[in-house]
Amino acid sequence: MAITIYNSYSGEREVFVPHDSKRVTVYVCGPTVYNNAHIGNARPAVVFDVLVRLLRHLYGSKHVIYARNITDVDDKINAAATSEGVPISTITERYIKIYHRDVAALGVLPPNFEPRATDHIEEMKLMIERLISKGHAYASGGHVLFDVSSYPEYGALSKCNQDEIIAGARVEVAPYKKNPSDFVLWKPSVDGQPGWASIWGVGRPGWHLECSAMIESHLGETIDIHAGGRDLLFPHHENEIAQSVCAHDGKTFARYWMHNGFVNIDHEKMSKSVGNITLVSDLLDEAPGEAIRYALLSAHYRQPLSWSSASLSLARRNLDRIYEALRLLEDVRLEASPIPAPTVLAALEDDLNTPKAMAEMAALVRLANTAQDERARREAKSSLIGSGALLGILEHDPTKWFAQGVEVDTNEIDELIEARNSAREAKDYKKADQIRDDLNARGVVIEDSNLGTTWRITK
RNA sequence: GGUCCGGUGGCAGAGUGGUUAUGCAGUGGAUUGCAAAUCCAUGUACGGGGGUUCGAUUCCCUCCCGGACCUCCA
Repeated sequence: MAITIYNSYSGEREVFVPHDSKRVTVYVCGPTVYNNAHIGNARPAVVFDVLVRLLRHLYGSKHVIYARNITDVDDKINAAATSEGVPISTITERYIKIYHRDVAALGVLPPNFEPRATDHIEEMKLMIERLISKGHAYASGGHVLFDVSSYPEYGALSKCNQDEIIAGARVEVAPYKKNPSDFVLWKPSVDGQPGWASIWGVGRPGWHLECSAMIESHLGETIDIHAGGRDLLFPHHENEIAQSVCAHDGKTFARYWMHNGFVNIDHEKMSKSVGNITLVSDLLDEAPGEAIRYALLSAHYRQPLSWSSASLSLARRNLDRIYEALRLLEDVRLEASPIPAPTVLAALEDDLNTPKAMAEMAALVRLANTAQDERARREAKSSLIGSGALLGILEHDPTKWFAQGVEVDTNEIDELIEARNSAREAKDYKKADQIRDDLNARGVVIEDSNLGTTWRITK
């Protein structure tokens, strides 16, 4: 079975065939590090983490090369640095750390490469020179601009022809441009703005250039999958295509384009003006990272995701149910490494249909909870854990999962449960129920089963 | 104005030209000392109007509603 991907470039679902199955290349546009990571930053990280997990499963982890960049030079970063009176590296280092911490808490595996713009200034300058020499770029007033008229295919990704783009332009055209659609490859740095020496003067790269340059140097001239947020489709990705294709004499830049939808907060766009920016770090105080991840995966990646406290608690509940099934299988020992269920695998292969995968997980849970013999129970456990690994969930021990989050003395709970069970044996139900009610009041729920009494935290 | 994407049962959210999505919540039952958990059962859902079709939530047209992007800002 092969993966099907909705390719934003063609606007159609396509069967994914890597250029070289021994070297599958994926690039995802990562964060611009000028503030805290919010839930909208987390979505592509999580979604494409699932993609990479799936690719590694199918092609072998050695054969998948995944790069996710960090934009560490940018005017927003400059503004933050200026207002704090510190060098930009102070800002970027701070927020890179936070991003790494937050995204790791969501079970996102580190990419093979995490290139930073400031480490690739030379590569970018070389690319500019190549574009100029091939007649695709020109220097003007300290700027270097990409000449859009030299690339007739411009607009193919965003499905906009140049006339339409110009007609809709709402920003004044800079005087140094030949054509309104031309975009900056290099811009001058003045008044202490961070800059690098170049033959065009001290300056810094245009935003789009870094991805083209870093993809070229880490992954090659043509990559298999290029992904990122939907907002990046135009102009960022459109411009990347123009730069890379022209620098490489018409060679295809990315063979498949994937774009994830936005996260809305309570059905409203997340924005500073509304004041509903939801930070990952705040959510981590409310719920385990895995629950946040589950919530992010509960809608299809191309659809808008409505985030709310209800969606998060629902995610947690659903995850609890799966962990409950795992806990009931705690006595089952797996002899081989876990294998994903074909149903879950098929769902993910179908354009990363994570909600369908979740539904299949629910079916596995029922299977696990009704399994009679040892073999069925072993298979159920293997499927659950193997499938969970593709989704990046179920990475905790069930008992620990249910104990996390609330300050409780586990020894005390065990003692109370023992006392309750003694009372039950003595048929002193009044006392037994009293103990249970007390624990309930503290957020500890008691569950009796054939395997004994277990407990979990509720919130 | 241009381009694109959506509108599914109380909520979340898949999918399909004719057969149960799934989960949560609700209801009934089993189990349990009682619970919890689990299991079983259960709901005239597919924005409005046309059309194509033996048959459309699923294809086409149209209308209404919502959202995204439309450049130097990343």
